[in-house]
Amino acid sequence: MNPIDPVHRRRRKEARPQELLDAALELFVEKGFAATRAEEVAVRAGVSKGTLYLYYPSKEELLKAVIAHYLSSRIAEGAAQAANFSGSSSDLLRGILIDWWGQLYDSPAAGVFKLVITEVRNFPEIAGFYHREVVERAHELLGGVVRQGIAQGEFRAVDVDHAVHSLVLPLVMICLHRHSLGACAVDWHLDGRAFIAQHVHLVLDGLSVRPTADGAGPQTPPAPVPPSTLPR
Amino acid sequence: MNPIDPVHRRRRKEARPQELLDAALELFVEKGFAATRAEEVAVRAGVSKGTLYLYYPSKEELLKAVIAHYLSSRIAEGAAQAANFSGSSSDLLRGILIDWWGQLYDSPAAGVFKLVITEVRNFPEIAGFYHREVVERAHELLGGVVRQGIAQGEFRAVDVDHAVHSLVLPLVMICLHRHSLGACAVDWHLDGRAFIAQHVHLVLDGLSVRPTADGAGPQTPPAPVPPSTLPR
Amino acid sequence: MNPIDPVHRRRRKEARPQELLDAALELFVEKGFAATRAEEVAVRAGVSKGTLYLYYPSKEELLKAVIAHYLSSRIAEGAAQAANFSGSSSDLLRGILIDWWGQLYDSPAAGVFKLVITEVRNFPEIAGFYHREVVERAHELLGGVVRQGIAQGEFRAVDVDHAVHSLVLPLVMICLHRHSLGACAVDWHLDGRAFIAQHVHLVLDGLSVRPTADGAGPQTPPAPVPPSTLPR
Amino acid sequence: MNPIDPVHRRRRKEARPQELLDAALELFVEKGFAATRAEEVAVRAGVSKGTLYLYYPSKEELLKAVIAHYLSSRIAEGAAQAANFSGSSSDLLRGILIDWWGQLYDSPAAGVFKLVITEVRNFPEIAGFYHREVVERAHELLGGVVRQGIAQGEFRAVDVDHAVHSLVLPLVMICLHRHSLGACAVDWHLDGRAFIAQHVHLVLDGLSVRPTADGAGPQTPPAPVPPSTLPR
DNA sequence: CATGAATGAGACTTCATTCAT
DNA sequence: AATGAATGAAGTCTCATTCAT
Repeated sequence: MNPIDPVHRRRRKEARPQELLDAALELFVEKGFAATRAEEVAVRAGVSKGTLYLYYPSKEELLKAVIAHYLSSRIAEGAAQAANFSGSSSDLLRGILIDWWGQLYDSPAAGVFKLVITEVRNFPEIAGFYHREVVERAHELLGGVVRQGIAQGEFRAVDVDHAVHSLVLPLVMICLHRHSLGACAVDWHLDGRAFIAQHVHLVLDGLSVRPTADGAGPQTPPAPVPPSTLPR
Repeated sequence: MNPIDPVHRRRRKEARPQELLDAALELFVEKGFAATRAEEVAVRAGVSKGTLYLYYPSKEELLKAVIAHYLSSRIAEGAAQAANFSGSSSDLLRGILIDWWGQLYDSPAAGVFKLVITEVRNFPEIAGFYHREVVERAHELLGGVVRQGIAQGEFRAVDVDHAVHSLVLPLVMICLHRHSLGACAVDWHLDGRAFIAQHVHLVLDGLSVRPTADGAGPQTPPAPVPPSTLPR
Repeated sequence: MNPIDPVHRRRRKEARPQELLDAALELFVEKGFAATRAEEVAVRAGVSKGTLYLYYPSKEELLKAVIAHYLSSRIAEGAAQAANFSGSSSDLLRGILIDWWGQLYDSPAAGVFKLVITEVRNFPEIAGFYHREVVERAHELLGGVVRQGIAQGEFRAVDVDHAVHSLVLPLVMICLHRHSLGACAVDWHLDGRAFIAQHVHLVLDGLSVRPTADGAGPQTPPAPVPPSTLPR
Repeated sequence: MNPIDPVHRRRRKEARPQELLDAALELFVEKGFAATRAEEVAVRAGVSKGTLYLYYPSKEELLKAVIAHYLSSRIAEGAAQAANFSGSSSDLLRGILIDWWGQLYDSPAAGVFKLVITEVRNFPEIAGFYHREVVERAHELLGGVVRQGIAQGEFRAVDVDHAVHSLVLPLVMICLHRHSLGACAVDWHLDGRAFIAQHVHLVLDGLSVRPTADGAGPQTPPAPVPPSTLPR
């Protein structure tokens, strides 16, 4: 913190961009891009206003870097996880969505959804980037798994696009919630991970060829999700 | 526009607040609160900067008025519609969610969701207001119908809160989408009303005691929703 | 007060200019010219903003009218009082300064001094007007009396200008005080009339040929001034 | 002025607050607080609008800083001067009032009196500050000297508060005058220092036990004050 | 005459960005 | 590389003045 501590300065030099991105993400998600001052970002990253501009030429470029960075890194992780996975399509989807998305939900990167939703109309480049890098890639990844499941007789022959959206949209919503209303001191909160699990199970059950042989409907959450923790 | 147009001055007097709210809603949803200039709102409402401040004491108060106005009016309509309805719980929910929410989705008021998500952390009052006036009231209304459906043997004995969220969250998401990515010129669009219909049918099917006698699973979209129009 | 009361409107029509001047004086003295809004003046006078402009073409003209009105009327009264007076020069000065200035001190017109002091540099016309109408006329009036007193052997042959200033400046100061610090809630106050009396007696004593036969110096306050009420 | 003048930027860093205070004092005294634009102050201090706000958070805080600064520094000087003084009470008072007040009168700080008179009702804090820091301290200082003079048989047993006011009020008035009417191009001017000297001698003469043995009254100005330079 | 809705110039203040150190 | 003083464009809000009713 000491501004004239040479060790501090040197030691963190390579970490600066990441620290700035972290600080910017937090603040942009919390207050919005326009309402966040460049100096706030710098201070939260532990540097001075001028230093921010050594790394990013403008506040707007910082925003784009934030979005690009957090989306890309997460997408890459997801793809890697998917590539390494073996098992049924159900298991794969469960793995990807519950594990990977669960981690995403708990990580600061979840805020990027809010950022994109919020700023996409002010910065059209973001729309293209997000669509190309996230929407399409994620859709291809998940759509491929669903398609495979159908081909292998594991899932019913539903519309693949529908299925993907039914799986994914509520998960996005839950991320948004965490960083908007969910971050406010309202006496009501939503257990996101429980909801994710319950939701994915529900939809996968519905997709599967045999809506559970034991007669239980697809709505039965297969697991110990405490009901009262779910969103009201 | 003409400053010496007599008709303009007086005839619009009572309409001013509504015109300003409309203009403000559009712009706040499109660009965000902080990135919208007060004068833009005034100009879009067809008045001068000063006139805006005749009706709302500050930009922030205008924001709160926008949220309060559009939420309250929509909630009131929903409650009225629910009160006048007769039929099974399924029909009632379908009525409320497909008709009422469908209208909401197509109306500018749908943008309020984006506004709340976006601004709630900067204006804590909004959190309380939204939670009290919207979340709780809507939840009570829908929860009551679901509970009644269970009591009358129409629905399975699921967790009421879960059911309500499964019904509602994706609908909120679709409204958000319309005013963020959906408003951008990406080559890809989402037919919101079709999604609403399909989603509600899906969940209601899942809730119903007999998941359709003909053997089709609850996931079967009940109708001719053109697959390719759904979000990818 | 009722804006549609015809009696009220008619009855006060001729009184309007005076009411507006009264209101303007109060507010200009209290808050200063620049910090007083035209509408405040109108409201305090019981009329609407537009009406003010029916009587005075601008805020600045209103200021000049206020100063001209209150100064002129007071000067006229003073001159009249002086003209009607008979007695020694001492009695005449005592009469003018203690009676007339005492009344001035207690009247709202005393505020004009603050107004002139405050605004004279922003409105050079006021300087000329004040100097011509007030400084010169008052100086002539009082200087004449002093000169007469000297001619008649009542006063010592002092410098007339000095004498007039020694008499008058502290009285102006006391008027200023009443409308600035004296109007604030400080636990300390100054009995203006007592000070006026003591001050005039002191100076007249000093001016008179025989500084009191009993050997007491001219500084002896002539009597019933309660010491502790004087300014600290 | 030159934005790329390196000397300008750093060399003046510590001088900025003082330069801003000087500029603000001049302008506030000349035009009044409300009629002075923040940018005018900045420009007169040789900086830009934004720089003003680097040093003072608002125009109002700048006003308070101006008053506090000039009053405090003068009061401190006065107290120091008094402490170092030796001689009779008369000499001490003459020293303080003629020397110190004479300097004050000729310095920009004299304008603070106008500022306080003018703005005290709009900013109640100023009333308390001025009363506490100036009125009370000055009164204690001067009152102490007078009281000592009485105790040592130098002065007659007059009311101490009266005496102090008789000494001081006209001096304040003369400072006010210099920055209001006296600054206008009226063909008439007042030699303030001469007036101060004459006034102080007059009152001290009056206070002294022996009103001059030679029979001349205390009104005789002991010195060569040119009569025609006094205020008319 | 009186009203008060409307206007828009202008004031205060903020903040992204620059650049000498 | 890092700092932070300085800038000035731009945004929020005020208010003197106008004018249709």
